[in-house]
Amino acid sequence: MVETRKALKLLREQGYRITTPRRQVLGILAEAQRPLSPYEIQDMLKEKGEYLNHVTIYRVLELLCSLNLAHKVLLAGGFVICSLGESRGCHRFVVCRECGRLKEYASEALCAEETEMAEQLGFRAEQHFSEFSGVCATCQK
Amino acid sequence: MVETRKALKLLREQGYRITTPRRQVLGILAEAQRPLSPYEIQDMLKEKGEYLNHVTIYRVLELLCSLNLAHKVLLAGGFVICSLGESRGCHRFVVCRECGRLKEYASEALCAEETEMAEQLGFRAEQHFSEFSGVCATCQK
DNA sequence: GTATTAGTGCAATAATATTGCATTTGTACC
DNA sequence: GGTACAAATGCAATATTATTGCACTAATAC
Repeated sequence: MVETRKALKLLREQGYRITTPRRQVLGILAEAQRPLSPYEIQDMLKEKGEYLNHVTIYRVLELLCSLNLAHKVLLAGGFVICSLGESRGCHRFVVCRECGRLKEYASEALCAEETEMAEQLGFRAEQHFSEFSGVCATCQK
Repeated sequence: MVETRKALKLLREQGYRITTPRRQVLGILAEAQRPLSPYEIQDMLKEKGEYLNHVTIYRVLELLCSLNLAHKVLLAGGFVICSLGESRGCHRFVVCRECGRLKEYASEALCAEETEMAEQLGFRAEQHFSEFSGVCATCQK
């Protein structure tokens, strides 16, 4: 998972402003060990005595996803922060069915194979991701 | 993509009833060349002069997904019918960003690699899927 | 054909997402 | 540090998507 600082740096480099809401959302996502929905993010901020309109949260998440700094996880119905290394548009996750915790991993080999497959099917490849549902080590006990 | 008949057969084998709504939803999904949301399915049925309550559609889709006969595509926000061959819980799609059309493909190699990766991370593997966003041959022109 | 119960429809409600516009705030520049 | 400008946020309204409990219907086994 990426450091908030690095994400903010990337925002600036892309010409986006560093605003309080963006700091807050990144902060919450960075703390969480699991995918969070926009309203969950709002709730977690409330616990800290902070407030953000949900519309703002949606817009921040949209921006972060477009920059590959965050990703929406289908299996979990929430958003996670992504590691900068994979910011080229390739994200791979294993999600625990029980507790929702997830791990991101990378694989050049898988990425290359999938891209080749897409091209064979006539597609000009852009982004891809993979999700794996299972039960994590902790929950197996 | 799977034939409706085969899907119905599998339903029966699993002890589920063959009902009109299930036939209808499977029929619509089989016709469509792209992912459909529950309400889109409802609209397409209306065009045929048929009616299904959206709750029913949600429940049918939930069942189909649990049996790996359908899958929810994150990139497209809709459901597609899946080929029976991959009914073990491994689904791979390429989705066109422009027109929404998608292709399902299979790869034993990718499947094995991903499973191994999940196990290395301490997960007992269950289901997985991969989505690839790109631009299809038709839309590239 | 009839009984049983899975499955559906309905109504109400909850949760999630989007839009336009007024207001605020971050940044560049002085 | 102050100011101008545009980007970003908040608000209100609304749209879309999803869920629940319960009464009713219809698929299957016999």
